[in-house]
Amino acid sequence: MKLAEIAAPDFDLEKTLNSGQVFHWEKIGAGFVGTIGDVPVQLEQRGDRLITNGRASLIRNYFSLDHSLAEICRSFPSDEVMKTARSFCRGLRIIRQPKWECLATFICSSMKQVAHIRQISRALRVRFGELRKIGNHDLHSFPSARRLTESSEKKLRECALGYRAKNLLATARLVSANEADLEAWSALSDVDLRAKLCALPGVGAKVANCVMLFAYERLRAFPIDVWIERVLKERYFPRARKLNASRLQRFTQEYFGEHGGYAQQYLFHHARMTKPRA
DNA sequence: ATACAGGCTCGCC
DNA sequence: GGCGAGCCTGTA
Repeated sequence: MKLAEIAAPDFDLEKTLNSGQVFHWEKIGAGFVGTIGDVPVQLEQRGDRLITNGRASLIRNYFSLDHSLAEICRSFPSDEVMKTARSFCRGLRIIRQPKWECLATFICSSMKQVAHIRQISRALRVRFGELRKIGNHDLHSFPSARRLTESSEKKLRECALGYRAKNLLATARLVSANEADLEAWSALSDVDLRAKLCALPGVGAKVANCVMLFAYERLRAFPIDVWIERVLKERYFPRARKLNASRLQRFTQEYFGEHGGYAQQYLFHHARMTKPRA
């Protein structure tokens, strides 16, 4: 296999892959293997270079190596919480995931810990995806929406999806029938895109914001999960009485600004890494 | 063991 | 139009 080097300054591969935005990369030796779309890829970071079998353009695009982290970080509010998270997360990038794969994975993520989301993602890939070898290592692409429509709720439940199986199947049908045209939705405004996503079975505000951020490059989108909610309440509203979801959401949009999604990811990753659950 | 997870939906008020 | 309960299942 032919390997090449790609310059990747201001990038931390491991942080990026372990920050809860993507769930299928496996650590092998000093590097990682996984698929980008249908392409099997191996990656190893050495300083500010990536050693990979993948095409440079594919890798650069997937990992958003064109994002200017310096500029993004400059746009963050300069409070203490944010500063700490920012220095902790140096090199962490929001990646550009395939839309269907991202949407399907986050439909499966509700009420699940990261370890379990990884397990579900893997079960779906192994059972319904296509085999892609890298060396002697088996990888599996994420199954297309059409492929899942040929499945059944029962088979999906065998992948440990529980009640999420019905939602995933229903959304797969809409996408497969082109009633939900994920690619065409790229042209929509944030507000319209969010509305379209939220109309899909199994998609609410949190999942919609994740998909907007991780697959549509809407860097303003600010998903609020239990971790982030805890951080916001403890650090920004220590004495608030009633603080409902919509008020909190409104605050994040105004306060964190045009790269709020990055700010969210940094706050989230920092919180998870420094305060593992007892 | 048993509470609880990176939520969504529906029924209730 | 806000609030609470139920939903599946593995993990800590």
